[in-house]
Amino acid sequence: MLAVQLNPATHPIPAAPAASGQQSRSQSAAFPHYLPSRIDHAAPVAKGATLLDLTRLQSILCTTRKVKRGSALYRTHDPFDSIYTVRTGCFKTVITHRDGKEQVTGFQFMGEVLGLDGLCTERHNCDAIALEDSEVSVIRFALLASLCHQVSSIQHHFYSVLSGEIVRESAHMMMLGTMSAEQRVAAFLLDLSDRMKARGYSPVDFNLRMTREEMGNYMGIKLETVSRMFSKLKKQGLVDTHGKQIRIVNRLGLSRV
Amino acid sequence: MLAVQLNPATHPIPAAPAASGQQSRSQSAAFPHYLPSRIDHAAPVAKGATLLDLTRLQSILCTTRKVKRGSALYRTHDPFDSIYTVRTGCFKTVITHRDGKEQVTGFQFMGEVLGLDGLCTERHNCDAIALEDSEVSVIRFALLASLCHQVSSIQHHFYSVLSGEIVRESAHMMMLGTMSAEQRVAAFLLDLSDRMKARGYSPVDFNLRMTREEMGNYMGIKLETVSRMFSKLKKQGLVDTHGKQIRIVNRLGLSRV
DNA sequence: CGCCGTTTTGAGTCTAGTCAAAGGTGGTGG
DNA sequence: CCACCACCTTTGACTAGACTCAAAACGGCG
Repeated sequence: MLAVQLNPATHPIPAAPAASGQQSRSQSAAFPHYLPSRIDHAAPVAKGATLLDLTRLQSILCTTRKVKRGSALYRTHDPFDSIYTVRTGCFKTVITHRDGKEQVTGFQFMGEVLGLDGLCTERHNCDAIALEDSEVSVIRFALLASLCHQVSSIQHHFYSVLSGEIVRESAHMMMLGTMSAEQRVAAFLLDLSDRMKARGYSPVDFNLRMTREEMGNYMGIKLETVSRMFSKLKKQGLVDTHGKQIRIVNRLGLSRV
Repeated sequence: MLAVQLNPATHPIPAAPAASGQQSRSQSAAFPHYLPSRIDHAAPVAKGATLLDLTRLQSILCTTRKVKRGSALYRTHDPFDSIYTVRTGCFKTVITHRDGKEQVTGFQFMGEVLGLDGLCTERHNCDAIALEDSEVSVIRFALLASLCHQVSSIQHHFYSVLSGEIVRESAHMMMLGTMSAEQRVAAFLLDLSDRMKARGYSPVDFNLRMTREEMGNYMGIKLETVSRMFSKLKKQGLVDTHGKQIRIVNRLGLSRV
């Protein structure tokens, strides 16, 4: 399989989770295999990439950056010059209204992309905050753009990543616009489960990295309501929760809430 | 100013609204001037485009398509091969959940882009429905992609359009996630007003092309609530409404709701 | 062990939803 | 050109679901 292997000495690859094997579907050579895109149904765009192309890719992924829990990878209005993929840890993206109200627009886990919001104004349009001590690959946009120009498979993959972000946000709007609190929480857990599975973790047992308040903000409900809905789903035997530890007991039932 | 002039005989340009003059800010040569992008703060990316480049652009914009009120420009799962810009009329985009619930994710007016959701899966991810008899420019994606490859200013503009869509959806999530019904309606009207202004129409007087139900669905509230909030804003002297006819009486007051 | 931030649960309130009915509007066909 | 019909909009009365405020329980960390 075509996959970029960075030098493990200078770029230690995060320990692969035990249960692996099903994570090759969503990958292309446009991004390293341990940084899968969240677009699981992405078209196979990497067919044309050659080893030479991939060598170039390494050169733009050469820097990493650590971000401490609670601090920002970037903030609204920061000049845009790079996008990022999460290597370890996880992030939330938050936009802030004039009046101070905040909206969590997404959570990003290992392999997911951050910073695409900055492309259109040359400045970032949200804050990206680490939910735990994290590390990202820094991809300078100018370099990525020139690589895209040279390698059409990477170009297409990048279009795909941008479009995928649009589609994902649409799904989030569906949640915010049409679902009851119980449905939102169920849909949220199922989405997390899918994403855990996509990166080789158990889709049944996982633990949350965000607080009830952050989840609630993301889902457009209050933290107390999140807690109540967890209790309700527990009572119905659909999930099992222990604080931030989640076990999905009845996946089908959850999807029917 | 650099602007593509299609042959008016074969490509009649929609009658320009009376009040014009302030709409050049958001334009670049990447799209014709009468098809302004919705990214008002777009960086000036067209500097490098030459007349020769622009001739190529004409060639990909050569087809138009008419869509009757109520019918679809494309539907979910249709194969993706083109994006569209609205020449006349307007559209809504709708995503449909398994259980049949629908969410209006946006309204598109003259000059705005449709179809970017299809890039990531090679199939469209929403329905685009004409709210009135409309006409679009059809831009075959393969051609646009090759043009982007040849002209870096167009490439950058296209990135910008994609990213702008992401940012716009974030703002919509903010509305859905954090605002009261009254605030949603006020924000909706202000957004429409800005967009009317950006295409040279009066930002104060305009008429809506969508029903209360479509507005409500977009804003995540019920049609009766939309109506009540219109009445409330009217009573406060902030707007004046007559069915679909809207007049913004106190813009500042509206923005403070 | 004790503290602080987080989570859970309860009671009461309020916003927006639901159901229902009347009033408008615009489009079509006679 | 007018009348009718279908659809859209407004308003009211009542209800339900989520929010607010409050307090207690839990959990992790120094």
